[in-house]
Amino acid sequence: MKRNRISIKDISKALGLSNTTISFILNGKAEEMRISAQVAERVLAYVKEVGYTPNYLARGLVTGKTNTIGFIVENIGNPFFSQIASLIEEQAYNNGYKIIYSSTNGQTEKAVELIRMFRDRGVDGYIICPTEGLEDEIKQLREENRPVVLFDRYLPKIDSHYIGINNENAMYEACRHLANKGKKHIALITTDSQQTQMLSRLEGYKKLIKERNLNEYILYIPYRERKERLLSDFEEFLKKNPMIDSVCFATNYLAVGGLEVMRHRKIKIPTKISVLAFDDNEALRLFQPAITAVEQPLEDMAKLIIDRLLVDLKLGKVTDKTFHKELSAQLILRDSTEKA
Amino acid sequence: MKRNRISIKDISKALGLSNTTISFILNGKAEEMRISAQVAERVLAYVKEVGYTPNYLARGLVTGKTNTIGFIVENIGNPFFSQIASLIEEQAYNNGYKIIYSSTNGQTEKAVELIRMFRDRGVDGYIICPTEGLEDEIKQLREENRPVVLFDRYLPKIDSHYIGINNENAMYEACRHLANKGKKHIALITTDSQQTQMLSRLEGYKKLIKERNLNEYILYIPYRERKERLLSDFEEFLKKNPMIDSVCFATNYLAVGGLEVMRHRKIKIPTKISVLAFDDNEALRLFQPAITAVEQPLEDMAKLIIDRLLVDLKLGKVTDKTFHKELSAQLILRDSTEKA
DNA sequence: CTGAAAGCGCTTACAG
DNA sequence: CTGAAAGCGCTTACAG
Repeated sequence: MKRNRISIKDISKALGLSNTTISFILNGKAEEMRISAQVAERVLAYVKEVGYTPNYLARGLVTGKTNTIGFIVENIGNPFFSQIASLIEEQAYNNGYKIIYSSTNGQTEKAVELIRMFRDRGVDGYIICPTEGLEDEIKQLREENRPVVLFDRYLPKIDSHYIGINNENAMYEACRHLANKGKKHIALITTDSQQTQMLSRLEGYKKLIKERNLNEYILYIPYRERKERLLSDFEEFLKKNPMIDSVCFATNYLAVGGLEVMRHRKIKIPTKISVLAFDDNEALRLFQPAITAVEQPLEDMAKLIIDRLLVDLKLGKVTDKTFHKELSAQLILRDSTEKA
Repeated sequence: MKRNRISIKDISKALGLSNTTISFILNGKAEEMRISAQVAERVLAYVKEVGYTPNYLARGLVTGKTNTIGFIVENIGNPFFSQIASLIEEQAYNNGYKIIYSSTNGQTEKAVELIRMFRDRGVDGYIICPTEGLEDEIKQLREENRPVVLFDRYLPKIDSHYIGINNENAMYEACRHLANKGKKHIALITTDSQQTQMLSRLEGYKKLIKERNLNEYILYIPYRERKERLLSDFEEFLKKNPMIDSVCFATNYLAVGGLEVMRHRKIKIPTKISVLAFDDNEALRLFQPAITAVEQPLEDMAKLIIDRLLVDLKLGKVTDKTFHKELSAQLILRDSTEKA
């Protein structure tokens, strides 16, 4: 890189002042340091004229702050993550922070690597959608006083700020809606992952089934091979359980794949089977019939995540009392569960 | 931030060596500097033992390199951008680079701000989906020898690397398909933006219409108010032009909104009107009938973008000969244009 | 009110 | 083969 950028030294030399003075003025400490308004104005005008902007690397090296937040998602190509990313980015931007993001694709090794990489680059805070097995790494971040907020799921074995939704209740309410519509054979399509949000959704389903004294129909798609297995496993599952009159998909990609199967098999929705999905998106809204969905309050989540992170960031350390917040999701009723 | 991290100085002190030696070994220059294998091994072992990792800010300050690429999209929440982001991230990662991303939301001022922000943070290269009016900023980057690759659209007034698809041809072929199916009144729904990719798609449409001696039916949705105007404008457009027998949507969000309108008005696809969309995605695949779509080769684009950027990055300067590559898109035939 | 100087954690000519 | 020293561009006690 060419060393052609203007530095503070260039300014101080040009104006016959010291670096200290320039730095104070640039950082808005002119008054505090009782620098004359004249001098401050002259400096500011010159800075503007030559288009000087500070080197963040140098500043970061001495202050230890970079105004950057590391954001670790499962996969930025997934609409749930890309939408919340968009909102978090906006919130961060409004507060003077930038986002560096990366995807784990569900791999713990990748997640560990990303956290270390972020640390080496001096990010100020971390927003993490954790993979299983990330406990030690997160604990260490907290011990080093680096602000962390988990989202979407948490790690039960360790203490940490967390923002998500009340998954158990959301799934319970969703299934209750089906039961109230007279459904007797409600199936749940989920994954075999032990992520907390998935386990809670499973609990919500089981709670309702038990409460109404219904039969359980659960299909666990292997998380690792979800692409390959979903279509065939689901098709077989439907064949084996012809009495099923309604299906809940526990997360967005399961719903998309499942609907493809149902369309292919020409299963009438909701006449033959009612359908309900966790996580809303365009594809579900546009589907015919439109699919009833549990909508997460993405905007509120994004805001809470950033707000929470900012508290610790301002404080300069990790608050010992962890913040564990579960927002309510909303069930959006559409034709896939209504016209039965 | 606590100064509790281990530095090179700590290592050199502990091992009784100089910072220089440590640095050389760490940077794989041990052989080149003819440092004894013994010493190198001892250092590496110690580094591993104490878990030292270099401070990238400091390194960046002196080398001028940060191994970071700034990635500017229109909106990361848009599936087109989030998918290519996911692929670019992967490619970058494989080459030792990290991505910092941000969205412009189509605002030039925001784009300018982002570029400056990236520069201040010392990103090594830029991948930009440019807004209109960004010419000066891009030109300046190139003059400062900062590698830039534009994608999705380019800026005709300036020279720059660019990777996209052959939009004119893709739209021409798409419309030709409709005409070959016997459609006589083909409509194009597009925006009024002057972005090159949109203009080219328009050209492709016009070319086919002219060639076949058909009537033009073009609806321009104001880019700024696309959310509010799309539904009502499109509905009115359909009413005013009842002879329309097929519709091309020039980009993904137009298709999603337009399909909502058509479903609401209970227009039979493809019996009454055939439908075709630019940019493929889940919602279109799942729609009933499945929507014929122009699919961009996202993976190839991502690879070409990174490869191109790496060339300049390795070279350490901007190559004067600019690389302007347009890939071919593929028309994915589905029921929305087939069963007429 | 303002400046000289140290230091953040690295890399890299230069010297031996 | 290895080290002393300068320097990247900032911030910030400390001193006056």
